Amino acid sequence: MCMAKSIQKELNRENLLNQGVALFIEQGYHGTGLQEILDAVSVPKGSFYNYFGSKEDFGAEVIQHYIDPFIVRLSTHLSKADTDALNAIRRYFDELIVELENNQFKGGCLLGNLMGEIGSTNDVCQQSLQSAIRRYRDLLQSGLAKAQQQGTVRSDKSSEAMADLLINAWQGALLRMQIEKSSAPVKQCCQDLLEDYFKA
Amino acid sequence: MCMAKSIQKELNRENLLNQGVALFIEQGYHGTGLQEILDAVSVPKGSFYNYFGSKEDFGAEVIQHYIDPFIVRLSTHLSKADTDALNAIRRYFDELIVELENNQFKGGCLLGNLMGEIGSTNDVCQQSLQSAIRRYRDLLQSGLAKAQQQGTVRSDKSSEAMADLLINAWQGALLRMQIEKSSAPVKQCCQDLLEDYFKA
DNA sequence: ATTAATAATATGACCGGTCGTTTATTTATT
DNA sequence: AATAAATAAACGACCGGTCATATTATTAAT
Repeated sequence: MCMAKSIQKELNRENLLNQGVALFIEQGYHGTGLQEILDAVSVPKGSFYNYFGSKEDFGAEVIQHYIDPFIVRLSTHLSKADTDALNAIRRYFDELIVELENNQFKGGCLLGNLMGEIGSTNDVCQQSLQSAIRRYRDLLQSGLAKAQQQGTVRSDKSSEAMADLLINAWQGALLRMQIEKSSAPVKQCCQDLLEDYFKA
Repeated sequence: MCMAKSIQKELNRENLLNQGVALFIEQGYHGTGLQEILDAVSVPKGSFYNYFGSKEDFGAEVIQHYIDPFIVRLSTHLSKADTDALNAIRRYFDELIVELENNQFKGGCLLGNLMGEIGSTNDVCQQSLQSAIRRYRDLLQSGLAKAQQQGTVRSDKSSEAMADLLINAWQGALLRMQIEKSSAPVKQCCQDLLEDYFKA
């Protein structure tokens, strides 16, 4: 039984994190109660603290759990041999836009939403947000640097500055998308930067 | 006495809105209780609903109350006769950056924070955010159009698209500012767009 | 001008519900 | 039998919102 139990425990943890991602994105950190998360994955309330130290700690883990797949996906696109780096970045964002449309523009990006809601007040989550953003930004920057070497992206601007601008404009566009219930802002964002400003 | 009373009432309303702006910026919508706002301006709990229909309605008014001064300020800069429109926009954002630094990067922009937190879930506030953003965007767009006529900003891109990009990148940079506790992101944002991408 | 009756407003106590967290007890493992 | 893990119940605090009462303003009658 001990084997099956510890597998179940890991499964519960994973379910809690997944549900935390989904609910925090749509309803925010303070707008989502632990009860709601626990109910959704059928874990008793008293058990929560067997998995996580506090809601704060849980939030910090949810943030990392959220960004991981994005890093994997962008990384995968960049390491594909059949296209250049700029095209990989283009395709990555195009994929995201399709998913946002399928989601009917609800929620946007967990990092952006939480940076605004608790970025200034919750130290634990702030640290987690900082590291998540940095990991993501560094990867995007390396992709842009590769594109510079390939000659598809201008080289008179640093890849760091362009990565930051792309991330920031993308985040802002996601916010606009939520209140305008349209993918126009995110599409325009990619168009302006990837098809014009960054072009060599 | 009737005169003094109604003046006091307007004053209370104004104080509540001001305090709402301050607390919603720093702690978010769900992170701020009505009690906290009421205590700060010494208005009894029961009186809140003499001023506003609900927390939702209050939030929607806070949003408009927040953006108004920004519109006035940008408008003032743009109508100054001593400089061109691009310079007016530059100076406007430079002023904002100074204030953000004085605030030690806490809070950022109420519109950005609330779009992420409740933009998808609270219809009343979503409407208010939509109109606030539009008012602000239209003004910025008219400023950029003026700069195009003056020949300081490129004309092969529409002023609408540039206004959106500037607002979105600025919002994203404000989010980054909050977690990195630095004005570097917002400075870089203005530098990249106003001093390079938008240049004629 | 003063008073009495009426309407409007202001407010503190309180509502049911939910928050994140703790703890005493039960259940399972060694 | 001893130890560890899981959990239901309960904790105090706070949430947004309501309501009976108290206070104040307005009107009408004297």
